[in-house]
Amino acid sequence: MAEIRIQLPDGSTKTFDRPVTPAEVAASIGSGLAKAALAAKVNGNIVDLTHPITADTELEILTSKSPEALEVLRHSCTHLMAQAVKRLRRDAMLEDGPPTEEGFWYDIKTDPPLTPEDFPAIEKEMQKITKEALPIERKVLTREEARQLFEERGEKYKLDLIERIPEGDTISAYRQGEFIDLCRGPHVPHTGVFKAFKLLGVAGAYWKGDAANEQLCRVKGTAFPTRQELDAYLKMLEEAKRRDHRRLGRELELFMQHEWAPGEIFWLPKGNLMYKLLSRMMSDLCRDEGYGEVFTPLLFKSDLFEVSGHWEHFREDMFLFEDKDETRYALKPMNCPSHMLIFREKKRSYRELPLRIHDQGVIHRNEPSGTLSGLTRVRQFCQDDAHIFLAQEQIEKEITALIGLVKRVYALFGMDFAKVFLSTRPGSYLGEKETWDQAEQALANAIESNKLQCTINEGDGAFYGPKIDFIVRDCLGREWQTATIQLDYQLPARFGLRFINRDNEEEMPVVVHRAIFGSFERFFAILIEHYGGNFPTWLAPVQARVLTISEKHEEYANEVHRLLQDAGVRVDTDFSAEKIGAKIREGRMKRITWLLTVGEKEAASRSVSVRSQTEGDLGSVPLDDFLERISREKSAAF
RNA sequence: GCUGAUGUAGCUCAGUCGGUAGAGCAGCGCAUUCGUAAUGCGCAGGUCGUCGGUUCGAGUCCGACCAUCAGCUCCA
Repeated sequence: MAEIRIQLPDGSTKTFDRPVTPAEVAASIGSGLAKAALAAKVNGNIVDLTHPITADTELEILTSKSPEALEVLRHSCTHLMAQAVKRLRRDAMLEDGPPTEEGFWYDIKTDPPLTPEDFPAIEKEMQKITKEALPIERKVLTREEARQLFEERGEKYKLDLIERIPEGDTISAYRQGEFIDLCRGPHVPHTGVFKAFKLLGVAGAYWKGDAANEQLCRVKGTAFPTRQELDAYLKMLEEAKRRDHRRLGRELELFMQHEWAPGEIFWLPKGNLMYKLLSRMMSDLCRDEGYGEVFTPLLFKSDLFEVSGHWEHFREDMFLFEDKDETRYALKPMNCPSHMLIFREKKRSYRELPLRIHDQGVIHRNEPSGTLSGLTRVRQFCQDDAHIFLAQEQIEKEITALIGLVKRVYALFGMDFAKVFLSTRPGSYLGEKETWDQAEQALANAIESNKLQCTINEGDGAFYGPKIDFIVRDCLGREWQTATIQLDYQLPARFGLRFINRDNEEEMPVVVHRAIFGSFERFFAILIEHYGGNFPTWLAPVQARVLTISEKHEEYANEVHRLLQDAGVRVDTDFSAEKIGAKIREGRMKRITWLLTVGEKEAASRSVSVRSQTEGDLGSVPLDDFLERISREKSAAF
């Protein structure tokens, strides 16, 4: 028999004179590794430790340190949970249970549905199974065997899954003790490897994701290699809850909502001030980048949307009205149709291109009631929306500059891009294949020249054009989809847009839809949670507060207040009869950026005792020095 | 929109078996004039989400509706 050569990640090679498994290879390297091993990577594929190796391969033993193993661990943990549920609920039928980025879930049919009150019992049973350290074994089945097995076990959802496995694919099942699950795998070697898991919630989920089907019980949980990592994750969840923009929005009096205006926001003075700052900042930025800002109607006759295609595709999501004479009107759900009319208003020359139109107009979308949530999903909002009209050959240069702009804006808020997606031509599309290819290449080049890591979502583009989506990561590591850049060949065609090119011929422009913040409302929510309410000085609604030790110091405190106000600082005072500790506490809880205590010492030395929301107590600082610092910081963004 | 849960003072929440509603914080008043996360005392504050039903009697039981929350579907 020929030798099997196994190449390891460190470049070394091991040879065996017989077929081996990754577990055996790990054991031959060291008992520590053998014990830590959870799965293996063979020629780039993640497999079980019992996967037979019969030919020369590259092999990497995966321990809990690798992200791939974490996914395997969580996938196995979902089985662990399912086994526990089946022990406790005899009627439980399993549907599907994959790992996710944060943990795992399993869709289970059981009556009555599981509730969080069931969690302690389930977790206890999971612990018990962990102690049993049941070996996890893979078995390859024929379709008929699989059918028979799950038929016997009464798993009707599994039978449906079996039918949906494409012809020719391997069908496998995993067994641990009495529990058997249809599964592709791979899995950890035995149930004793779980050290840290927790069930986090339960929710309804439609069978096969179709609202017409019955609902299953989706039990969500998470698992980590160590207790410490789980605790850190749970702590992050707690922190996220503390930073929830709905809670901070109320506590800091930024905005409110009312049941008589579901999905709409009342911006209170402090929140409105911040909203206007963001809006003005974006207006200024766009002006500097060559955009003209417009303000366009909110209410249109339905004719506009019949031309744009919204009437046909999105009428359900629009607010519609009928005038006395039965003319149909709709509140605009997007700004682009208005901008098409602006472009078409006069004869356009290639010399005007790229023609950039910026619009922060109010738009309305009649979102389903169950989807509304705080500032992140609303029915009335504004976007930092813009449309750029350009010639096909101008795409790359324009998009390159645009991506640079997006990067600059997010850097200002200390946010990085977690992911960038380029979505390409879908199955059914509008326009010519060659035009699409060119456009996609132009977008890819633009991403390349901005040195961004990008994932290609093949076929995920809109039917009207390819797009780039940006996912940012906030300081808690959570990801948000924000900026988007979309090419559109559809609207220019529908509106019959033309410009006169260099050869004095009519040519159709391409339209770029782009938003950097996305919606101001949603971006505001992200900012609140990113900063946890501790906004940078330039954005904070109240930048400073002057606190007195006693009423003896009010005169000097008033002078400090006036000087700050004259310097353009948003400042207020707390001259109440409370003790200084109480005033500090109040200021801290209201997230006032700078708390300035003045008493005997300060009045005598023309200084202020400075407490920064983010840096803590900085002690006494000469008044002029503080004025200089805050004057610098209050305009950092502009 | 669908499933489930929730809705009691400005906020966070208690309210048992159906018998006229309670705390802490916030607010207001008085006293205190104090050195970096809560000074003390007092007062006031309620259509128990809305509408209807059962009952001698409903915050409590039943129904419908509204809103919110967790998901699902959706997010042009």
